Order: sequence, then C-alpha cells, then structure tokens
Amino acid sequence: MQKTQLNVVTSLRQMILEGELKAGARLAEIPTSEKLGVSRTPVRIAFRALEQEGLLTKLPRRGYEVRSVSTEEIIGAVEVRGVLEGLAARQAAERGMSEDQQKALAALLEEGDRILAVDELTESDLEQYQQMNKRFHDIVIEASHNPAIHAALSRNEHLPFASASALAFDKAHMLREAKRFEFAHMQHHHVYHAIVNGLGTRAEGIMREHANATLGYINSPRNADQLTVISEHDT
Amino acid sequence: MQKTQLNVVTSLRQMILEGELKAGARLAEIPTSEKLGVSRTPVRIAFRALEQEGLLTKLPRRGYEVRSVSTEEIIGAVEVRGVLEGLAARQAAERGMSEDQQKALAALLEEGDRILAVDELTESDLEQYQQMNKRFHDIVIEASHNPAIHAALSRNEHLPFASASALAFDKAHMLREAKRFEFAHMQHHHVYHAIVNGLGTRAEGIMREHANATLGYINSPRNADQLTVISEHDT
DNA sequence: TAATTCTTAATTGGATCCAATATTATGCTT
DNA sequence: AAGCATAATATTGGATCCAATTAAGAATTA
Repeated sequence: MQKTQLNVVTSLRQMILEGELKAGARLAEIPTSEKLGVSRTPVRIAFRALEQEGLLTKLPRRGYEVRSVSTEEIIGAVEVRGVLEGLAARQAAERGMSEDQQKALAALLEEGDRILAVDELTESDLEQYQQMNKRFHDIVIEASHNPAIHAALSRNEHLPFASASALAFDKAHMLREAKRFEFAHMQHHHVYHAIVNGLGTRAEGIMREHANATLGYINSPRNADQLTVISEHDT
Repeated sequence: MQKTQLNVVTSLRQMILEGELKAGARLAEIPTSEKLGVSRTPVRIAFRALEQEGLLTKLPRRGYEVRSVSTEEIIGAVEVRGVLEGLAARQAAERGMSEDQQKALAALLEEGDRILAVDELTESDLEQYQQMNKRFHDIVIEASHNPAIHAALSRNEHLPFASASALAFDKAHMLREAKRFEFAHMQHHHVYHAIVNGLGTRAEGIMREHANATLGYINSPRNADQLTVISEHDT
C-alpha cells in the first residue's frame, strides 16, 4: 500500500510523541522522505502541518527540528484547555444536550466508575480510562454547539503530550497518582450533573478546576468534600 | 518579482475577506494557479492553510469552496476570543507586565482617548481606532506569558471578518454605532487598571464582557456607570 | 594560528509530470 | 423519455526536476 499524506503526518507525529524523535532532533525533507519511503512532497506538507500543531519549528534553510516543549508551555496549554472546555460546559448547560449526548455521557460515567472500582489499576485500565476521558470531553465540546471551541483546541491537541517534558503524563507516574483519577472522575460526575440541570456557571467552574487536575495540581480533599456537599443541596 | 507561497496565501485570504471571492465560490488548483500566475504547488499549500484557518472547505474531488460563515459561528468565535483574552488578562495581572508593556498600553489608551475626543468619527478615525484596538489586545496577550493563548486564537484570527455574514463588522454599521466604541474604550481603561493593580479576576471578567461588546451585545449604560463606580473605590 | 574569503554542498521553494479516482456528460437501450 | 452504462474530463496526490539561497567547510593569507 502506498503511504498517503495523512499517514506521513500521523507517523511523524507518533514518532515525536513516542520519543523516537527526541526534542531538538533535526529533520530535513530528503532524509525523512527516504526513511518513510515517500517523495518530498508529502513530507513537505507534513512538516508544515506539524509546525502548525506546534510540534516542529522551522530553522530557515536548515530544515526543521522537533520542538522542545517547556513545562511552562504545557501548563499554559492546559490552562487554555481549561477555559475553553469551561466555556463548552457552560454553553452545553445553557443550550441543553440532546438525548443521545446525555445518554452517552451517563454511560461514560458508569464506565469510569467500573474502571475505578478495581483494587489496583493496571496499565490497561489506565488506557481505557484515558479513552473514556477523551470521549467525555469530546462530547461536552460537541454539546456546546460551538465549533470555534474545537477549532481553538485543535492547536493544543498534542502539545501537552510532547515527549520533551513528559511531566505528569507518563504512565508510570499516572499509575502512582491513580487516586487523582478518582477525584477527576468525581468532577466528571459533577460536570454532568451541572450540565443536565442547566447550571451553566457551575459547569464552567468545575470544568476549569478539572483541567488543573490533569496537571496534578488538584485542590485538597477537603475542597472535594465541599464540592460534593454543595452538589447535594441544590437545584 | 516572483510570487511566493506566503503571497499566495495572503492574496487569496484578502480576496475572500474583501468579498472578491464570495461565500460558496468554488476554487480549483489549476484555474487558481493560472489566475495568480503561479504553479499548482503553492496553491495547494495555500488551500490547505486557508482550510486550516476555516476560510475554505474541501469538497472531495471537486475542489475547495469559500466557506459561508454563519452568524452563530461568528458569535461562537467571539465567545472563544472572550474566554481566551480573559485568561490572558488574568495571567497578565497575576504575573505582572514589563515596564515597556505597561507604557505601551498607557500610550494606546491615550491614543484612543484622542481619537474618541472628536465630535464625529470619520472612517479614518475608525481605521486608526481598530489598529489601536488590535495592538492593545496583542499586548495583553503577550503580557500573559502564555503562548498557547496566541496559538489558540490564531485559528479564529480571520473568521469573524469573513465576508459572508458581515454582521456588525462592516464600516457603515460600525460608524453608526460609534458610541459603543466609547464603552469599549472605557473597558480598555478598566482592564488596564485591573492588570496594573494585580486584580486578575476582575481583569478576566472585564475582558470577557469586552469581547461581547465587539459583537454589539453590550450591557446597558447603567452597568457601565456601576463599573466605573466600583473601579474608583477599590485597591 | 586566526581570520577572511571563496567554494561546495545542503536545503528549500516552485514547476511540471504522471497516475489514480471520482464526477459529469453523453449516448445507448428499453 | 428516462434510466443506465460507458466514456471523457476534471481534479487531486505523489514524484521528480530545476533554480535560488545560504550555511558550512576548506583554503589561503596575514
């Protein structure tokens, strides 16, 4: 099968995200095209796309290099995610979700409950949880009926996972910090509750906190309890 | 001079934004390359870039077409701008601006005061004001020290100005609604005040309101007065 | 030995060519 | 006349070619 353009982008991206191409590595069109067994044209296009995604930087007349993403930058990207998904959650609450979306979110919450019910999380549980997590967020964004949110996020899609500063994102660490998943998942429940009850401002607030949780900067358990209490008393 | 790649993108973009290429117009590589006097290669790259910007959509095997941007979409884009610039203003307040940035903002505020002091705004005043406005916002974003904000906004850079639904953006209307500029400029003053005094939450809130003002959805004058009063009493 | 100049080579951007594919138009058949 | 099949055409994606630019290295000179 002939390698198509999209494949070139995705395989290069994978190589970067999995650390096969380390930060600072230099990439030129001809060597890369030979390595991938395609011509220069699709490689050129892929380089531009990856530059757009923030994974490569152009060195004029000296090719591209894999960007080293600083910790600050990743934090910044997550903060951006936070306000954008906060907006999404608020608008989803204000505009209301479809039956399908509501059901899908409920199912994902159950799935998360089930995954987290086991005594000790395996790496495969982690994988499953992360997929569930992504779908949950995607549905909230979709339910916002605001395509500009998705567009704005696309730029930050892969940046936080760049290999350079893996930060709290590598699996070993994630497993160690498994308890935080319970907190994050509880936030999912609360976001869901807020959205289906039309509590836009709260949905936004929780979602913004939730973004920070991904970074490992979570609030104290005390705050978590408070959140639960407040949630029981309202509507 | 040979037309370079960037020129192809910018001239196509200009044609779209100025309405020379209307929404729904179909574009193919070969006719476009002939029209612009370049080969297909830069046109192909330009099409992809403009698709990324949301100005073109791809019709598989039938070329591209100029996207018709709905009013809802523009509103969505402005809302996204609002939360992102709100984040920028908050972080600028929290992290503090450099001397240069602070001086630059102050100068822009004065420039705006001067422009708005005249009895009746001309079109050239409008032009000047908008340039000032853009620089003001750019500096706030820069002062956030969060490059992810700029990256996320780049996607929405031109969308609100797409010719299809000019909305409140055409000059005639803008001139008619000139009073709103005074309100918007007052918000600039308040944002500046909040940032230099480290009032992050307020800076964020005003900036988010401010985005709506661009759309013509401003709060009542009563609210504007209140804002002023609060601003006098604090710090 | 260090600096400067000149040459070489690497690299990209644009143009053109070729192949694959899907749409559209045309003509034939019922 | 309408529908279907087939042919022609439009269109893109990938490969290769050519030219322009500049970075890097070598050689020469002070």
